Amino acid sequence: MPIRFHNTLTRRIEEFVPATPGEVRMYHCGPTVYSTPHIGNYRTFLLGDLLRRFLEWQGYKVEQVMNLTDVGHLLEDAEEGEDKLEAAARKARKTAWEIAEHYAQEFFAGLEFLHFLPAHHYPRATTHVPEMIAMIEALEQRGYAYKVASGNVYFDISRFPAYGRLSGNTAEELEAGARIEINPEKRDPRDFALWKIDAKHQMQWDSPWGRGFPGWHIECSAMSRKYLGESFDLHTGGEDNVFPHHECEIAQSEAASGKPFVRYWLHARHLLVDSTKMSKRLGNVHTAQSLQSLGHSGDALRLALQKAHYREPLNFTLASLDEAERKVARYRDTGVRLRDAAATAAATEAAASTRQAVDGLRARFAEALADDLNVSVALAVLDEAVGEANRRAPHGGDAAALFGLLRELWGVFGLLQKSLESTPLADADILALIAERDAARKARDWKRSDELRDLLKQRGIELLDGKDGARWRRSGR
RNA sequence: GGGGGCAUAGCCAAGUGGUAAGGCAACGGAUUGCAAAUCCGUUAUUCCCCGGUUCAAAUCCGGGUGCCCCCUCCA
Repeated sequence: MPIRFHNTLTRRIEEFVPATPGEVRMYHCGPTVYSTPHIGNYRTFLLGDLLRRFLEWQGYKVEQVMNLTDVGHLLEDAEEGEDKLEAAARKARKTAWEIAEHYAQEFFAGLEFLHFLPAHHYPRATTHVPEMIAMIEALEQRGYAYKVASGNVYFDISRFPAYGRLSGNTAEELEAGARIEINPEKRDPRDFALWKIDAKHQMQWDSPWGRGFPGWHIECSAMSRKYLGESFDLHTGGEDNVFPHHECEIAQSEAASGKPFVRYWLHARHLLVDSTKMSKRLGNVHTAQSLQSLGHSGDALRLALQKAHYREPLNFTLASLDEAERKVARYRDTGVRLRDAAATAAATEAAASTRQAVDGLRARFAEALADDLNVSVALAVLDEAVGEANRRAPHGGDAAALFGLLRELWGVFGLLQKSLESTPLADADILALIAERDAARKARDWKRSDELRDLLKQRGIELLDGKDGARWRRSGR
């Protein structure tokens, strides 16, 4: 089955063909660790996770890298000001290094909460300065870099005519915009910094151009080359990264290696919250931690952040998260029901009609995602599969087949990866209360039965009455 | 000011020329001691507005309105 992705480089949906058959190497622009990542960041990162899960499900061996930007970069093109990392450090009365470490840990906690598959590498800029220096030296040797009196080193755009290919920002268009402040030490306003000298900057390294720090763009070029090679298959990031960040990465990497850099560029649309962009002023900035402390589950947040196509606007609201919460609960209930129905009945082979239904659903789900990750259609197929499972109320082999399918499809979305592994064990006293209520119901003592149901509810246990006594689940999240 | 994208029911959202998927919510029904869960059914003559092309348009073209992204740190 051909897989197709929208490639920002060509602005077209193209068939995805990795350089090495069966293997995919991909790089994701990760967080700048100067504040707690918000759910918009995670939406973008989830694009990478979905790609990973989908491609692996399709049988590819995937090598995945996500960087952490832990060098501040506000000074990119300005001569004054303070970068965000250092500003955060000053506020917190900590060093930039401490700030970076703190927020890196928060970032990883968010990944865990959202059940990300760990990337194979999470390289940090501060531990790859030698690689960056080596790349800048290569650029210098090839005549793509120049040093000015201040000690700063810039990339020479005039030597790289393809600059602008990714973003469509041609020289003429950038000039028409006329919002680029002229930095007199640059030969061309579009030239960008490779190495900066600034005595005030906390993070400093020795280099052939003096003690200073690397430009923002060079880190991704240097680190992707180290872990994935000079050319690789997929590179993702937020839509804001298209220009200038990725444009500059292409220029540096291709100028340094003389080879094509990335085959397919995928960019995620920014998340909206309450129909507008997130801002501290509006108080609509949500983080994984803030939603977790409201009692929400990682599964529901994942679903809420993945339910729209990655290139379409997605509006996040707390109501949409509640909806996702109910949906996940439905999935979980169906999953537990199937699992138990498969386990309790004698092992049998699934009926032909079940196998046919399972294969058909799986194929349609795969086709949807192969079509540039059409998650809306894929989730519709998933809901159909859940409905099918509930309708058939299967046992034995049929239940096992449907359970296997659902686990597979949920797995591609990263849903219910942990909560189905083990039935949450109830404390003995809770089991006793449930047994007591079952006895009360049998005796038609509805008053006592309802009392016990309320009592259990207070303790977070929801009962699902059935013919053979009550099933139960942890309520809510 | 320049460039790019989006606009489909109360809400979310598929669908890029052939006569509107799916989900949530709501309502009706089955089931239930009552609920919950589950199942069945109902809910857009219409796709932001105006004009055009076509036998045929949510889908193509022109104009307008609104929102988002980039051009400046940003997922």
